[in-house]
Amino acid sequence: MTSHHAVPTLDDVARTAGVSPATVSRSLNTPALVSRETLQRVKAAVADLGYTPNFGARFMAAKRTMTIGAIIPTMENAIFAKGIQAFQERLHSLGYTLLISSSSYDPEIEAEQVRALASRGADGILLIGYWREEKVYEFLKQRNIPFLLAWAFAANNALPAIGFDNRAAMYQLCDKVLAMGHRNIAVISGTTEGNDRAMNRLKGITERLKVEGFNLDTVPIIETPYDIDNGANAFEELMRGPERPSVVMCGNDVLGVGALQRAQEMGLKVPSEVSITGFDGIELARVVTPKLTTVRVPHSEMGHRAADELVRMVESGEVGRSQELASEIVVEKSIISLA
Amino acid sequence: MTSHHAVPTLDDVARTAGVSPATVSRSLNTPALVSRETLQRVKAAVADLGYTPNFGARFMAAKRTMTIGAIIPTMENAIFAKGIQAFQERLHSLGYTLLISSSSYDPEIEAEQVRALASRGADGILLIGYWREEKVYEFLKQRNIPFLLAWAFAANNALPAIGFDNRAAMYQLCDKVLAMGHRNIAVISGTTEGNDRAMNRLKGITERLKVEGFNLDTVPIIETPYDIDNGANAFEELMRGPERPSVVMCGNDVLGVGALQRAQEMGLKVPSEVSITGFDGIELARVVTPKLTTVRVPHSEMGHRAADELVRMVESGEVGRSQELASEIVVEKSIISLA
DNA sequence: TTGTACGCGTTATCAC
DNA sequence: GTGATAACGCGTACAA
Repeated sequence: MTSHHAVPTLDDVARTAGVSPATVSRSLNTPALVSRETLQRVKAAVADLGYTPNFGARFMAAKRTMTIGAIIPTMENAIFAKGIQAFQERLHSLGYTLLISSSSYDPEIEAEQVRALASRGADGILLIGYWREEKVYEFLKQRNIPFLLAWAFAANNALPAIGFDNRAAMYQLCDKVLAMGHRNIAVISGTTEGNDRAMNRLKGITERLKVEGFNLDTVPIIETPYDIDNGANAFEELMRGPERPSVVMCGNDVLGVGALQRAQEMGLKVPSEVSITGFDGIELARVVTPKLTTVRVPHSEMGHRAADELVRMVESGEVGRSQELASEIVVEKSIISLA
Repeated sequence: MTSHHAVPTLDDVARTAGVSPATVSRSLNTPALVSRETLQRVKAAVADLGYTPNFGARFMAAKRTMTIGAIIPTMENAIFAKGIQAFQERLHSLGYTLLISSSSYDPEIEAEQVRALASRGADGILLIGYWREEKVYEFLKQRNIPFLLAWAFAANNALPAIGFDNRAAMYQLCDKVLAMGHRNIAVISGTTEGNDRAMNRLKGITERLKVEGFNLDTVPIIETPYDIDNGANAFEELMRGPERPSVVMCGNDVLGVGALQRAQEMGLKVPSEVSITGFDGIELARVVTPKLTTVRVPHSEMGHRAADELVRMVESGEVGRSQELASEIVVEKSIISLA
């Protein structure tokens, strides 16, 4: 006995309010153009019937949905959580609804989801980082859908982005590590394929080491997906290598925390026997013992600014303006000075 | 010079493929009814034009979107991350797109987002826990939108839910704590207002203590939103109280980790001077030192099952079947036995 | 197996 | 300030 309470439409509202559909539409979208009295009647009818606009129809007629889409690589670790939460909150206060999906770091899925969001009428889309197949960008441009990149910033790239310079930040951290006297450096990087953030962080290290005169072939580097256990396993592998590093630099805090954990399991003292660094400055890095030396990224700030800018692009039709945010080296007890 | 490459429509595809729009539609939705040869031509045209179906139009014509919505209280901490990731992955393999939004634990925002998802044609909706205004449930039922609750399970509630019994799980953990000889117990609970999970976890403790003959008025209980710093502050407040607890039971791992952190900052040894417990079994609980004693919840399992069940509801039109999942007490070094 | 024609719910243009 | 009416792009009877 499925009672099919029909979904109330704008026409139903018009009927019960005793006005035309057009007036209902105006009451909802441009209330200023409607008399106070009719507005009241319409509102009452809307509440009475529990009417909700059909966005499919609205999208077809008006080409706007007040919806912003975001595609993030993963929800599984907290890397993007804080920034996206801030993004969402700001969008909400601007009257937009955020719809999120996650791609599991799979470019195919990401491309699919871009089309899914476009099909559903997203007024604008937030993407993470620069690297993706050119066809995705072409699609977005052809569809005239404003998009903004976040979590990365490259001065030489024209695409609108709000983020930080992953390479430069890691370069500075490496600088610090060298200044503290470390010369035996190993690296656990996130998977660089298809991930410009991971690639640039790795580059930050290798470029700095090259400047220092290192032979990069002798620097142990392990690449592995961002995951605590992967960080742990990579760390163990590095420590079993021919020459023990004095410091293990990790591509992010998740890997760093994994390394730290395995160090403790192996009975290695951090930092006296081995130092460990991370990247991102998420909570995880603060709650472990010792706290992880890392690069703190202004996640909330980035989320807020991205929301403001993307909405500006959507509403003005103007091209996006990139913004570079500063990151900050945070030295904690997970590293020791050998100098 | 905004070049308005028009968005290709089904009619365009039909034209370039030299067939009727109906045939294109069939090629996309029921390819079995189309000859191999025309199918080829249509596919070529689709690829050629970069055609993407307009979901607004599809929704209007067919009342289905292959979209599932989920509303979670927050993305900011990792409580829901693993489960939602699993939910998303399973949905993807079932051919559905997941759209997520977060309510910041605000019932008004949640209600708004339910309507937003409904307006956008979500075929089904996942919600967290039982408690929300009745009007939300009425809306969902009136609209005939299948919905499923997760992260909670109550045998006496008819609403379809896939989750675990928060009260019973915490009751058991409290059991364990008592068995280990603790009699001086303090509690840091999440905000219980509007949150049945938090309320039931707290209940699990108080009910068990009552059975043990405790006078509940003498049990220190602090309620605070889930946040590491809140956990830390509440812990400090409890330890400055008249009678120092031998154990602080926390409403989730986030609070527990905060408590642990503050304990270390205060120079209190865990567990020799004070024991701490959490709830959820997220990564956070595993990476701190000592590891947090907690209740491990089968997040991924829950996500997978929720996806399967919700899709079943959507596709069959049948009523949802609830499933209770088992949780597991995990005793780690953050608690000491006084017995 | 394929094509024709209608309707889905909304906004926008044009009258009034 | 308000009311007709024509799109918008698609799925699906129905007809061929």
